Order: sequence, then structure tokens, then C-alpha cells
Amino acid sequence: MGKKVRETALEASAKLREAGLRPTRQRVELAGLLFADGDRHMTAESLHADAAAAGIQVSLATVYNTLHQFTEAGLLRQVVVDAARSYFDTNTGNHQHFFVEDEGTLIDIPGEQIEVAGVPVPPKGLTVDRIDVVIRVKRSA
Amino acid sequence: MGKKVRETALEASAKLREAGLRPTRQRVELAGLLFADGDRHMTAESLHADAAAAGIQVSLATVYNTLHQFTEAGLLRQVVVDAARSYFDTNTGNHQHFFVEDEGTLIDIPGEQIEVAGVPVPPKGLTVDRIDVVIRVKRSA
DNA sequence: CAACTTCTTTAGAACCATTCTAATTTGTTG
DNA sequence: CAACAAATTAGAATGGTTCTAAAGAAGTTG
Repeated sequence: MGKKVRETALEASAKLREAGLRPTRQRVELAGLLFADGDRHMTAESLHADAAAAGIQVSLATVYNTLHQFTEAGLLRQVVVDAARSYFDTNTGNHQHFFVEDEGTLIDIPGEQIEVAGVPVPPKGLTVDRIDVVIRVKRSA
Repeated sequence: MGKKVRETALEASAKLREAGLRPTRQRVELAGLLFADGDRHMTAESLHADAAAAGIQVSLATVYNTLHQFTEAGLLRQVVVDAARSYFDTNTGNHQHFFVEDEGTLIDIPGEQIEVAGVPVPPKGLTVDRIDVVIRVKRSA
């Protein structure tokens, strides 16, 4: 147990170093929180709250910085589903999402399950960067 | 010419009345601007600017109100592609978008051209509201 | 059309997620 | 450990959006 925590901290440090990010206390601890268990969705606010709950002392500004740096380093993926706030996902692989509009929560749709056909060639001078599929769902009566 | 403008104003008034919205000067003029030519994408700011350029006197607050009312009435569709601002589309039919990230512009992908297969059944208690596909494109070197 | 009710518009304040700033602290390297 | 570069932070600033409360326009009724 104690060992496990230590290991993840070491792993996190290595991961950060590989990504060209200094393994600071805040980054290591946030990485530990983020990549400990399975896939995870979050906003800056929710991560800041979770960190506080886990006893990690980190400012909201650093949470924002970290989310962006992790995203740039390919450790996280940003998910645009809501004009009001930004979501991030620890699952960086090819997958799509359900978005529960009433709750503002995301649910992963694994792997290659969804297939998008008939995508036209983009106009001259443009190349496809990514295809995002969002399935908006509502609580049914 | 004069006649054309008058007609669109009349059409707009009718359309608004049908939607349960009072045909006020602002709403009629904005509708005229929006539904005059073909499909159109906009943000609140851009519509406000276009209105000003067209000599329509309307406050930004009213532009926001109008966009939301038109959307609720099914005259517009909201497109979520950018966490920073909200886009609206006069094309309310079933279609998807290219989003040019460098420019913040949208390009329609007509009709049934795109097909999404393999959508799983949503978790218990949830029903699909809409499926959005966004093809993010970049200016190629 | 007068009187009245209800809905709209509006300027400006308020809001809230996010970014920025400038000063302090921490990590790294020789 | 000294010295420099990079990261963190509190709090201010920003920017899109919403709210507020007051004035104005539209609809209704007699």
C-alpha cells in the first residue's frame, strides 16, 4: 500500500520527465491522482476539488496549467462538449463519448466501436486533425 | 428591391408569430438578416457586428436573447465546437461540420453524407438526443 | 383609441471560467 | 551549495455570457 503510492509517484515522475516536464510536487501528485485508477473525466474545478479532498495542496491556476501541459504532452485529451466549461479525459486513445446534458457528465464509448463513414475530403488547404463524435443523451422520463 | 425587403419582413413576422414570438422590430430585422440568403454560421458577437453593419440597431443583450429564443423555437441550431464561444447555424437540418480551428470558422457538411455506425445503446435511463460529428481541420502547410 | 396588461429591449452591472501578472519558491546543474 | 531556469501562487484582469431593473413597444379590451 505504502509501496504502491511510492511506485506511482516514481512512475509519474518518469512519465513527466519523458514529457519534458519537471516532476514538481504538484505535478507528481496530480498525476498520481489522475492516472491511479482507470479512465477519468474532469474539469479544472472538479480536479481542484478532488485534489483538495485527497490532501493535495495546489492552486487553481496550477491545475489549469497542469491540465494544459498534460494535454500538450499527450497525457490527457481535451473534450469539447459544453460551451460553458472544458472537460479533460485521461483516456487519450481513439474513442468517443456520451454526454449527459442534464448532469454535465461524460461516459466513454470504447475503442473502435463507433465508425464514421462518408467523411468528405476537406476543402483545399485543410487537413483533418481529428473527428469527434458526441452522443448527447438525456435522462428519460 | 423594396418589395423584396418588405416581403422578407412579412415572412419573418409570420415565422416569428408561428413560433410564439412577438415580431418586434429587432427580431424581425435580425430574422431578415439571418434567413435572407443561404445557410449562415454566427456567434453572438459576429451577429451583433453584422447587424450594426446592416444598420440594424440592437443591443448585444437582445442578440443573445434572440439567438436563444430562435434556437428554442427551432429556427436555429447551436453548435458546440469551441469552449470559448457559442456558434449558431441557420441550417437546422441533419448535417455535420468541419471546424477550422485556426480561424474559428464552420463549414457545413450537407445532409446525410456522414453516417455514424456502431452507436451503442445508452446506459439505463438515458435516451439519445442528438449525435454531433465535428471534423476538426487545420490549415495545411 | 384609451387604459391596461404583458412582453421586450436595454445599459450597465454581475458572473464565472479561464488567463495573466509579478513576486516567491522549487528543481536542476555544475 | 550557488546560481540560474522553471514552476507555483494569490489575486487581478479578461471576455463571453447572463442578469437586473427600468423604460418602451405590442397586444387586448371596452
